[in-house]
Amino acid sequence: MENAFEVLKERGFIEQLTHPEEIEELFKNEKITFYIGFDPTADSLHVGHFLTVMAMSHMQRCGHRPICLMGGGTGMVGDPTGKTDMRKMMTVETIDHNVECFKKQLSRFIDFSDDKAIIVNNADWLRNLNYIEFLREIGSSFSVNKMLSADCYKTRMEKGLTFLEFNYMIMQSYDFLELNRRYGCIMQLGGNDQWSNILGGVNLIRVKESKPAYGMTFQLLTNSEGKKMGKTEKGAVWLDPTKTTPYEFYQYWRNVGDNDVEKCLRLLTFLPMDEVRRLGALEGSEINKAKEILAYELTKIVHGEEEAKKADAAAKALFAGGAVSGSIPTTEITNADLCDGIDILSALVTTKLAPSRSEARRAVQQGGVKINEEKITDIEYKITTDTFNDGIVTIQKGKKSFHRIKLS
RNA sequence: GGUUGGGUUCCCGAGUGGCCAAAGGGGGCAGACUGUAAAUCUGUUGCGAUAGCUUCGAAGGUCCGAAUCCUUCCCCAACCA
Repeated sequence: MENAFEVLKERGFIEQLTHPEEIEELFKNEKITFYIGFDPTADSLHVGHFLTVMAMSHMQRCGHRPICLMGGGTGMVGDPTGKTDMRKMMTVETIDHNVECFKKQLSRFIDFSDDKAIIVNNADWLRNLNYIEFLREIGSSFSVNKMLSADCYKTRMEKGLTFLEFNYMIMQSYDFLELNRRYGCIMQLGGNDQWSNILGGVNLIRVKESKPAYGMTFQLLTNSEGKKMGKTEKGAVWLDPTKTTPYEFYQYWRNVGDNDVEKCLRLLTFLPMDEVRRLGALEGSEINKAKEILAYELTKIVHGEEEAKKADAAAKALFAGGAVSGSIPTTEITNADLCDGIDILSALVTTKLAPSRSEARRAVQQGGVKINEEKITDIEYKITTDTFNDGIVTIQKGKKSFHRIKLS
């Protein structure tokens, strides 16, 4: 079995280690229990989470035992790291709902059978903490002076930080201690933005238990310009197919910048490194092949082989100008809806290609809309029965957004 | 609790009675060029078919007319306590 440390290192996951030599030694000799925390801030995981899930999966494949920690308790507080504003407080119901969604998604990527991985919720120990006891046992081990100098609070020192959020670091540190006591968890992994929070936990265990504990952080998924990836104008790229369709998901990766292809292949797929390097070295328009593979592989991991094939086929058909097939978004309408025809602006809005009639009009007037491959610049244009070919009309806005209307 | 400075459209930020749906930048969208890339250039960017309607923390008020003036309230930051 491969050495997880080597795998993660070669694929470029690792950013910081609390104890480099000790950790390297540890991975050579032992199978460990480690954890990654997920705060349930939404009802689906997104690409940022996925990166850490991949790391977790690599670790598991190498024989280590992951703990997925659901932040049902920490979510009540909210991590201020990297946030410029305090985030909205979530209700308990929302948090618990989100935790359930996370659990379902995680089981796609992590093998929970036979205790090979466990999933726990820190609500179990955080929500009923006794304030005074907690302060005396845990609070006494933290220095406010030190905490204030932590990087994660820096932006908030200018913009304001509530006491609620200030406690987040302590909550997370306490989680690690709790997991150490309950499950013998000795390492915490996380995105690099979690560094200070992780350090807090490592130190706490070392102080309270006089036992070794380690932390490791991963590179954040940023593009070559240093901006976070996995974000679109509509928000995050979600793993939930109803929030980001497999086709959209595929397209996101098909369109990554040239300079980011190799990084994405390394971090987000299981392709062997030889292959990754070969694909990453492609130049000019050749690199499109690498992007196709990236999009396909990643969609396959997240949505399954069938969806990946559909998305792939749809993309090729649309962009090669061939027959329309596959899984591009489709809206069904009935003959009755059609009766006098649908004007083009309504069509753009109902298919969500445009958010409002005003924007739809602009798009048409600027020559950005095609119906059945034909450019339409008349905002009065109507889709009628004659527009349909075999019961289907394809609307295109811009170069990359397609939608079909199907007559049923 | 006190003092000071603030809350403007997706974000940053100008605007201190009419010329303001609100400068400028970022971002977004569309077009050209391309490789479904990047960079660049052009157009566009509250809703609405026009009329018009809604927007400048909230609610009231003054005025022919308010993002701009007044009152109350809410929120934020810095300093003081």
